[in-house]
Amino acid sequence: MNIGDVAQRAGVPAKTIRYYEEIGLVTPQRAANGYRHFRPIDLHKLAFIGRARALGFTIEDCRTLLALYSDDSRQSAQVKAVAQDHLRQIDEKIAKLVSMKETLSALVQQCAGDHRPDCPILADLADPAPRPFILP
Amino acid sequence: MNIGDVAQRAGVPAKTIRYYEEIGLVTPQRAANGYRHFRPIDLHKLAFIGRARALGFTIEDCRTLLALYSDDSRQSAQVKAVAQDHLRQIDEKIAKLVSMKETLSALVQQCAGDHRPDCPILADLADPAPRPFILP
DNA sequence: CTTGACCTTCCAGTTGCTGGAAGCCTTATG
DNA sequence: CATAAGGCTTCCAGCAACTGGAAGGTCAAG
Repeated sequence: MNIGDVAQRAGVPAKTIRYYEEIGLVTPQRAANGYRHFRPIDLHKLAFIGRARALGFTIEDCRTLLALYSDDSRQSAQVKAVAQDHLRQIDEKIAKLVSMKETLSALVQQCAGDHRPDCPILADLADPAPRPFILP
Repeated sequence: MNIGDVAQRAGVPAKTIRYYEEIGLVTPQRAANGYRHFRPIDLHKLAFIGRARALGFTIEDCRTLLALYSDDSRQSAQVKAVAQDHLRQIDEKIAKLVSMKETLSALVQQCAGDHRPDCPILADLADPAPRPFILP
């Protein structure tokens, strides 16, 4: 298979696949004409990476996961550790975003959004109101 | 004030302030010795930027917000529009992360996390189970 | 006078692609 | 058989928003 086919089937852009080869994530063979030649196993690997990326794993995580996948002597605890670590980072990101959202939507609600210049959003950025005290 | 002071008071790293100058976000004066000289207004601006960044606004958003802030003929609707747009993007990010989190935590729960190699996380990445049908 | 804390500039690297240019290769059509 | 369209190749540049580090000037204290 050529790169276009694989891209379509794995759901990963051709450009991205070339990049993955560049960083050594995949190593397709080459045809006589210089085209990359992908075997089914390469397609499988790319689909694996695509799904891992869709779950937010970093490229380095993907490398680790692929290594574990092809390691017969792996322990599922190793995989779980990677996933749990990632899960923790997702939670952190969500918490941060939710906190932003709360602050921002409170400000947006207070803003008249009309033709007048007075704006609590700008006022808060310029000189923030003390945040309500939140117990830990 | 020198950059160290401003950095401390505005809560923005000195390195970042230099970067902000480079991209024209702030324009401190210069002392005879070549040191950047920050006036109170510069500090205020940096604190403004710092808070906007903490709310997740992009640098370009910051530029826009600063322009609106110093525009007497602004309409609060303009500010509100920027904020609402940003809020929408935050919501999108949260939704994406929550979706990842759901999938991933389901997998993590199914993983024994012991010394054996069998792992539903890897199994799913290699060959995903059909996702449960979710009504819109 | 020296030491140490600041400050300066410049360069490079981060993450994960993405776009574009210039130029082969292949296949279908006139 | 010529050509045009589409696919493939490489290489270079750029995005966002910093961050780290090297090499060197400046300043205040002891």
